[in-house]
Amino acid sequence: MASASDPRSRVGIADVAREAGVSITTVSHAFSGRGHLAEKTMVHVKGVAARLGYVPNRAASALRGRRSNIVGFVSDDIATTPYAGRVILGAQDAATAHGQLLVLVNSNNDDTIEAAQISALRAQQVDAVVLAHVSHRESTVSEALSGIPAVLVDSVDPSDARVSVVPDETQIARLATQTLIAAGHRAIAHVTVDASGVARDGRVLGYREAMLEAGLQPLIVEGGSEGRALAGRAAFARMIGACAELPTAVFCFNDQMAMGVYQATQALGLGIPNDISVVGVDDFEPVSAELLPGLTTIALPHYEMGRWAVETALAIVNDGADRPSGVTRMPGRLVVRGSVGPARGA
Amino acid sequence: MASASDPRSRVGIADVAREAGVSITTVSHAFSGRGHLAEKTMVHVKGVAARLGYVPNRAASALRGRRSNIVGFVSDDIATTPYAGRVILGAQDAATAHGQLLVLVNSNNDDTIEAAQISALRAQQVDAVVLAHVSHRESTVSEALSGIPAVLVDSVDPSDARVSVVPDETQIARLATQTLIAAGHRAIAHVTVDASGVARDGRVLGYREAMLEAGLQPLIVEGGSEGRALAGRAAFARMIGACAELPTAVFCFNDQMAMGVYQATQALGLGIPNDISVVGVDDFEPVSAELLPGLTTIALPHYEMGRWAVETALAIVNDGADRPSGVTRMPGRLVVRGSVGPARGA
DNA sequence: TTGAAAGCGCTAACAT
DNA sequence: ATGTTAGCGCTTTCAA
Repeated sequence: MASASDPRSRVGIADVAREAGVSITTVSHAFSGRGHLAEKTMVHVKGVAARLGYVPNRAASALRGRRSNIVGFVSDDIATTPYAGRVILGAQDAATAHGQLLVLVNSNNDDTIEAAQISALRAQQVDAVVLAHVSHRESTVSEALSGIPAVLVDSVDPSDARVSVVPDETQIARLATQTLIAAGHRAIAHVTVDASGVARDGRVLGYREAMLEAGLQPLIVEGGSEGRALAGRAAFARMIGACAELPTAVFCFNDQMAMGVYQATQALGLGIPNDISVVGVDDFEPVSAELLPGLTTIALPHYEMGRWAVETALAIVNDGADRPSGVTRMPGRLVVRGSVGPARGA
Repeated sequence: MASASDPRSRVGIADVAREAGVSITTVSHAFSGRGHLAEKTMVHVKGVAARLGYVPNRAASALRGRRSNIVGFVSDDIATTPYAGRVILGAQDAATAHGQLLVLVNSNNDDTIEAAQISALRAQQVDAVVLAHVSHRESTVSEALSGIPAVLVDSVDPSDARVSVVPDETQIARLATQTLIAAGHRAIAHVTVDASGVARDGRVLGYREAMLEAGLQPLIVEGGSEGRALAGRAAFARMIGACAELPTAVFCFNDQMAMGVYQATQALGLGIPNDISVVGVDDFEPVSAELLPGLTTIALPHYEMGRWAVETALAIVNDGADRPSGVTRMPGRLVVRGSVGPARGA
C-alpha cells in the first residue's frame, strides 16, 4: 500500500525560493537574519514559507555549519526520582532561551549504556553535553566524552578536568540546623544514612558546624544505607535506645527519612511539631507537601543547576575558551511548612 | 585563546578510508552492514575507525537518506511526577533495540511550548513522534504534527485519527475491587476525585461493575478535584459523616489519596489493615512502598506503554502502512504489600 | 540588496 | 568484493 503523504517536511529551501521568486540565499538570509534583506522581501519570503509549511532542515545546517545547535543531556535516572526532572526543566529553559534543542538520554545508571548514549549524542554532532548524576557523588567522566565540552551536575570529576555544579551541602545542613536553633531547640539530632558520600558527609559537616557554633552538642544517628522511610524509622528507634532524654528536634538527611521519623513518632504517640520538630532536605513534594503536618524542608537548587549547566556549556562552546574547571556550589532554600514548632518548655 | 582540540569528531569517513587504504564506500558498508565485505576488510576498517575515534555523522546520513533514525518523545510533564519516567524508560529501550535515538522534549503542559518543541523535532527530521500526556485524558493532537507518524500515550485523540495506548482503567478498578472482595470484604467504598475525567470515570465504572457483579452495594465518596492526600482525608471524613456503619475496605483513586486515607484512619485510631483495608492505584513507590504498612496497589503499565508506543510508531514508519487508528488498552498489575487484610469478622 | 556556486559527510546507484 | 560519483538541504564566500 502506498504510504500517506510523505512523512518528512518535503518542502525545502528551494521550494520556498521558487515560490517566492527569489534565490535560496535570500530565503536562507530571511531565516538566519544574516545579510541585509529589504523589509518587504523578508515579509514576503516568511509569508510564503509559512504558507508552504517550511521548516529549515537542521540536519542540513548542522552538516554545513560547524554547529548542530543541540546540547545533549545525560541523566542516570529520570525514571525513579523527580529530581532529574527539575534539573531538566532548568536545562531546557536555558537551551530554549539560546535557540538550542536539548536532547535527553537516560543511562539508567549503567556505564555501558551511558557510553553508548554519549556516542549516539556525539554522532548527532551535539555541541556540548551536560551530565547529570542524580545523587551528589564523585564520578569519572566517560571517555566517550573526550573532546566535547561538558559540564557535570550533582557530581564532581575527581580529576578536576571538568566544570561542575553541585548543591552546597554544608550550607544546606547549616540552614536546616539553624532553623531549628532559631526556633529555640537545643537538643537537636541529625538522622542520616550510614554510607559515606558527598551529600551525607557534607550535611553531617554542616550540622556539626552549626551545632558547635551555637555551643550545642551534636548527636548523629544513622539508620541504614538508603535514605528512605525505613532508615528513618530505624534511626529514630536507635536514638530512643541511646538517649536518656529525647531530643526536641530532628534534622533528617532527606524527606523520605523524615517520613520515617513521622511514622516512628506516631507509633510512640508523639506529636509533630508539639513534641518534636522535624526538618528534611529535598522538598520532594509528594512526600513533603503531603505529610501531616507538612514537612519543613530545604529545597535543593535543581532547576538552577540545570540552567547553570546549560548556560555554562554554551559559554564554553561560544568562547572556545577553556572555562576554568572547578565546582560551583549552589545554596538550598528553606521551605516552611508545619513541622517546626517552639522547643518544649522554651 | 585557541580552543582545545576541535570539539566535534573531526574525523570523517574519508579519513578512515584513507588510513585504511580503502574507499569510502567500503567504510560506509562496514558500518551499515550493507554490501558484501571480506571478513578481514571489515575487521581492518573497524579497527582503523576505532583507533581514529571515528563516529559516523548522523546528520549527514539523515540528510542523505530518507531517515534520521530518531524518534521524538514529547512529554507534558517529566518534572513533577515520576510516571513519565517509566514511560520514557520503555520508550528508550524500544528505541535502542531498533537502533534509534530517542529525543525527549518537555512541553511543561503548555500548548505553545508544545507546538514549538514539535516544530523543533520536525526540523530535526524525526521519523516519528510519541506524545505522552501524563494524565489519561482526551487531547487534540497539535497541528504541528501533521504529516508525521505519531502515537499517543495515556491520552486519546478525540478525532480518532491517531493510534494511542492507555491504561485499561476499568480493568484496573475491577482488579482492585476484586482483590478486596476476595479478601472477604463486602462493604467497600471507592474514594475518588470529583472532577470527571477518563481515568476517574473509567475507575468508577470498573468499581461499580465489580461490586454489582458480586451483589454488593457501591459507595462512592469524592474528596476534591486533585488526587492528593488532602483529598483522601477529606473524602474519608465525608464518608464517616455519611455512613451508619464504616466500610471495612477502601479502594482509592490513586496512591496519594490512599496516603490521605492512612492519615485519616490514624487520626481516628483505626489500624490498617486490621480495622480497614486499603488499595491504591499507581504504585508510586515513594508513597506506596514507604507507607506503613506498605500499600497494596495496582501498578499502571507505564513502561509497557512507552515500549509499545515506540514499537508501533516505528512499525508505521517502516510499513508505510496506515496502521489502523484506535486505542489499545493495557492492563494494570496488582502489587501486594501490607494494606489488605481479611474483613472484620470474616 | 540579491544571486551563483561550492561543499559539509554521507549513502546508494552503478560501475568494475 | 570494492570503487566512482551524484546529490541530500543548507550556509557561505564571492560576485553582481
